[in-house]
Amino acid sequence: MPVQLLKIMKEQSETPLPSHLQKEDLKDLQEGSDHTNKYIQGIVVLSYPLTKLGDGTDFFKIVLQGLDDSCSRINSINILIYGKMAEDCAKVIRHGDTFIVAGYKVIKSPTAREDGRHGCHLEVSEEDGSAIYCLQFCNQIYTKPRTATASETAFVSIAPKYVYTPLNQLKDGTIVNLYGVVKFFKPPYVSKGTDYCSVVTLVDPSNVKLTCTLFNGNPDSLPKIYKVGDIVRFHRIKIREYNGQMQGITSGGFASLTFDGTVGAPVVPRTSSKVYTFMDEEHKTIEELRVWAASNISISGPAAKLSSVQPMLFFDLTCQLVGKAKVDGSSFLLKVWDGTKCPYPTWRVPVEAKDLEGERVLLHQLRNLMVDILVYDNHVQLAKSLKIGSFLRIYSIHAKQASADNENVSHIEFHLHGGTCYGRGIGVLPENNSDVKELKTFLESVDLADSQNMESMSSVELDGTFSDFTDLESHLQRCQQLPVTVLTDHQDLNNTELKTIMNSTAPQQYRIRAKLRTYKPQKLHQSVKLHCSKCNSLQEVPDGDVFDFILQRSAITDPNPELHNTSWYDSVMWTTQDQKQRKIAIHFVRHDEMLRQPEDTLLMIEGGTLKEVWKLTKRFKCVIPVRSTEVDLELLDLSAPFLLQGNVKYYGYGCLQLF
DNA sequence: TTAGGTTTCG
Repeated sequence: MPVQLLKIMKEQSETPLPSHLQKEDLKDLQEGSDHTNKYIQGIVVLSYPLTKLGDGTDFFKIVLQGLDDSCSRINSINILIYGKMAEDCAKVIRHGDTFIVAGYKVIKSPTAREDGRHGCHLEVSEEDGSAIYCLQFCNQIYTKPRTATASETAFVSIAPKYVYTPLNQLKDGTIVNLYGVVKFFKPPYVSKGTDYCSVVTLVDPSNVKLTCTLFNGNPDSLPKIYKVGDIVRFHRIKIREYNGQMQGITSGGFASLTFDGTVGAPVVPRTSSKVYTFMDEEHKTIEELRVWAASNISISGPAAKLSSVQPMLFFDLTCQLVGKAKVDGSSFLLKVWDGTKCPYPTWRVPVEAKDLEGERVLLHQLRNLMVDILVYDNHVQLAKSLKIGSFLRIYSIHAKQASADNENVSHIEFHLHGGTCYGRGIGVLPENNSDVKELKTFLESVDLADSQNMESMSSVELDGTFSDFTDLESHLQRCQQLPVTVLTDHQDLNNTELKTIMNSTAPQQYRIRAKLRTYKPQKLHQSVKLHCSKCNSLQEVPDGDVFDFILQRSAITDPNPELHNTSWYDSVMWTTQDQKQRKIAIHFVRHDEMLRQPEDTLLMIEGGTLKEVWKLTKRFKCVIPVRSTEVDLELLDLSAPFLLQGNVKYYGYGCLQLF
């Protein structure tokens, strides 16, 4: 039932319209101007019978007379209503009603000359997100309320009555309305097609996750999500199955509202929709989702202040843009500050002074608080368009530890790498955003004289504290010792006992909490296997003991002196002084018939132990373990490395069946 | 159409 009778008010003539709408006068109405958040009000003076267009669409036309100046010639206008709305309006609207419409298209009227009405007409439909409000005396309403008297007025909304589908009841091929809490998002970015794209993953109390891929030519029309935990309302999102899971995708008429997910924060929708319905019921839904999210979603993202940046990690930064500069075709520089000081020396990206945009005085004043962020590839286009002074949230900045060739001091570099993994991107925050308000207050409180005094402190850091790697290195070690009990993902899943999982059918998703008893591979090198491409068999990479055993087994055969000193290698052989009287031969391979320096020399060894082979790899470029046959030197068992170069071992595994 | 979450390697 799309028509809602919202309120019946005694002797009320004011219409309870959404507060963001502003009245537009007929005399100011023209094609091409911005009608977002505007409404037209008038009295219905004429209506035509409901008809069907050639394609079967319902069509209803009314004539509205403006209230502002009844003498004006252009004080009446044609309203063309299409589709379901036409049908609904035809049922409800009567002459003399006060009619309000928002979310309309303004089109040049082809009949203006004949009918003498406004030079434009309005087109209204559900697909365009239009809404109609109608104020009428109760005795005119086709469904007469039981308690109504002639002196009462009713406010009728001819907006669709929206039904919202829980995420666990979505079906392939449907177009639905839904609410969700943002669990993950990629801020709008330039896609490889013609549109901006934003990817949003939602969860709701049904504990089902939905990833939505949203496209629009105008990034402003995509949901204004600023952080995980925000709540969204999507209208007319298309559901499809992709890789065995439901997926949301924009369809014609897609519209969204976004709300701060904080319990107790004002319920103010963020949207660029021309008009939207948002009543008490929706208000309640937001409050309920906030409470659910507070105990079911982890919203502690990787947000950070520059003062708490951790080397080698990724973080989200809320900051103000102070300067920007082109660097090269694939990267662009942003100079930002958040009022705090990064405790490590940070890099400065060299740019030509003429390429640097920003207020020179401010750039100079903030030089000790500002950091350089280099953004790459797909982020360059958006970065170029940013306005100096705007407030940004830059998602997933990489705090990279590095040191330049000519310095022994380690510093931190900030990169926004290419791609959109992990929501990497740049979002512009509006001035009324609560985090921006807080940041502004903080920035105003920063004493720039103090920060300029930090110049001396900065050089102390460069010359002293961080002059060797010790402090930074030990800090890095601490960073790497993150406790394994921190689980930032899959908070929407409850823990399930292992025995329940063992008794369930696959595939399903679970989250477990369990004690680790054993794990494989026990050693890191076991995660790599030797593979025989002929028979596809796999074998462990031999560890030192196995290699030693292979060497010992090959040493049973003594080196064959007939194979020594050929045209391409010089040989030496000796016998060990121990009881085993082991014979060792080393063949130094010539290069251009010359022997080279040890560090450039390739040698082959027969009869050596593991320890001896290791020693030789330290001194010589390459070592090849071999053994003698009657006619030639040959490689050992191919599961052993055939070539050792420093710490690198080369394997040429072929399975034993080949021998 | 585009992307379809799961960090670059500059």
